[in-house]
Amino acid sequence: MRAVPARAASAKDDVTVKLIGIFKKLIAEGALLPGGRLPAERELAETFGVSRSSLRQALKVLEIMGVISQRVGDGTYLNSGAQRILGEPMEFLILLDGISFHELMEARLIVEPALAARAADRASDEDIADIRRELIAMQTGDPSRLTAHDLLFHQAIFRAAGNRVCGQMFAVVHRSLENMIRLTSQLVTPDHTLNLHRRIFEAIRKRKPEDARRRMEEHLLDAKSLLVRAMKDREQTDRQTQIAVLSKASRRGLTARSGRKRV
Amino acid sequence: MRAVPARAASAKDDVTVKLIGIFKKLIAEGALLPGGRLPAERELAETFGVSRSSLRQALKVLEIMGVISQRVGDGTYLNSGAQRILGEPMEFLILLDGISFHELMEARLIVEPALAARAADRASDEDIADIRRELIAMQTGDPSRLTAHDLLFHQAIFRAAGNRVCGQMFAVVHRSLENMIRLTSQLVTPDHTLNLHRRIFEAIRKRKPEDARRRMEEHLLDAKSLLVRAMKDREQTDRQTQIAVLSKASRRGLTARSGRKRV
DNA sequence: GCTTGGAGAATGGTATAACCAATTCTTGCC
DNA sequence: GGCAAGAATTGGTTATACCATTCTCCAAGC
Repeated sequence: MRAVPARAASAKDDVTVKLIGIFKKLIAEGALLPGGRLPAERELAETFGVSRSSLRQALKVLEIMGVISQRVGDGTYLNSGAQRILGEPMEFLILLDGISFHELMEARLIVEPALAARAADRASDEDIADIRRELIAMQTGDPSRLTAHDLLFHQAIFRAAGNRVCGQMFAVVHRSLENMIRLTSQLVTPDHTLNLHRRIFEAIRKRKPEDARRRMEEHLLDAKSLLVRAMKDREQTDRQTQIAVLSKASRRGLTARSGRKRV
Repeated sequence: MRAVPARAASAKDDVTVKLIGIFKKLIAEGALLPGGRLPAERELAETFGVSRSSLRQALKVLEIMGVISQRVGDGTYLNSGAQRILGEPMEFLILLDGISFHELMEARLIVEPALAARAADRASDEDIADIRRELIAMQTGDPSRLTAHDLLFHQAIFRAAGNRVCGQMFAVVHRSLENMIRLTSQLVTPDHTLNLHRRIFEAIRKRKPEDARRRMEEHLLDAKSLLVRAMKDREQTDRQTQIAVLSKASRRGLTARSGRKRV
């Protein structure tokens, strides 16, 4: 056996990781400003002393996360806001941890009442106008966009609560639940949901935090039970097996029971 | 002018995005099981009809997000749990949106009292034992690991609240705040924090949700004001400018005021 | 002077080939 | 049976070439 290298191999030397770290530092230091344009890939690669392929791996990670945007023939730009930065990761989190819609609704039940109370405490007049706007849109707008406005109503409350961290997080949770929530709208009249929303809104408008918390809790508990009923109705979900080309590979090596497992 | 291609160019045709979508489907369908081993890169590339470089871009994204792990000479494996899946994205979110420690503490203030109340409602005996363990570790353990156990105490409460979504999210928030929280421990005696923790624990143990909520709020408000004091004390943070090689590039083209801006 | 083409440059997207280092598997010797 | 050397496999990295899109810029035409 050859002599074991002395250096600890625990810390990964991955070039991609290093590059991402560099970009992180650049952003933190303000060398890279939102909306700003990065040098060309070929130039960046030379600057960092890596190949273009390696650099592209790092850039791709940043693009998928929503940190940058790349356009052919144009260039690479640092995104101003982090709109959908938690989107992809959250979807994989749901997949990998096998998180059910039930648990997602639970998360809403934990957080959103608290956010509603917060909103009642410190919503500006403008915030309240925003919330009212979504309420009215649900009432008079296109019925097909009812679920969309439902969620926008909730997100307006998040903004009123004045915390972008929570806002970002639950915008993602909402998106993951959107399709399921749409199912529930067939079980009740639009007025049903609307009334519950109105009660939340009134509590916020009247600056009654504890009321807002209770109303929100009430609304989400109702939505949750509706969701359970809706899911029971359709029992089996439609399994898509579009990628036929992969069935072979999956039988061979894609499952857990393949050889060469880690000891 | 040449004839404009008829196909809408709005939907991105990015191969990497497609590949990630494929992997997502494979995981969703169960063709890929946690802990399972994926085929070799060269084989996957051939299966999907893409180059190895393109495939590697997709795999790298998944690896950074924590979905898979790659080991040289061994292979690529699907991770069982999504431990740190929101870590990187959250850090970029904080950077890009310019989220301050203040806002992070606000987020904790919104969510953690609600989680504490939840924990008081439904913690198992085992959960309570876990929380107690962290409390004792703070009391008798290594003083240098006091902050670590402080945060572990909070995360034990998250687990007791029984929601992995919230748990994942705020484990990340905690990590982002860890260094700053450590600063505050110099301003008070260990007993100070310990007592506040004990009161939260007792409320949970005695199954008093509203008490737990209040105690947690009390603790976080205290921590927040300590944090403000600590920050005032050191005023200027040490700016690290490690990547000297980049200062040139940043002066040239990395800032927002470069040419070729989007119209 | 202003608009309008069009050529050429720049840029991101992809594919191919080659080599390296780490790990695992296989083989054959003792 | 155990073990060590070599072969095969696998991810990590680099280099190069080509494509399609977009932008820049200058000259021709009005």
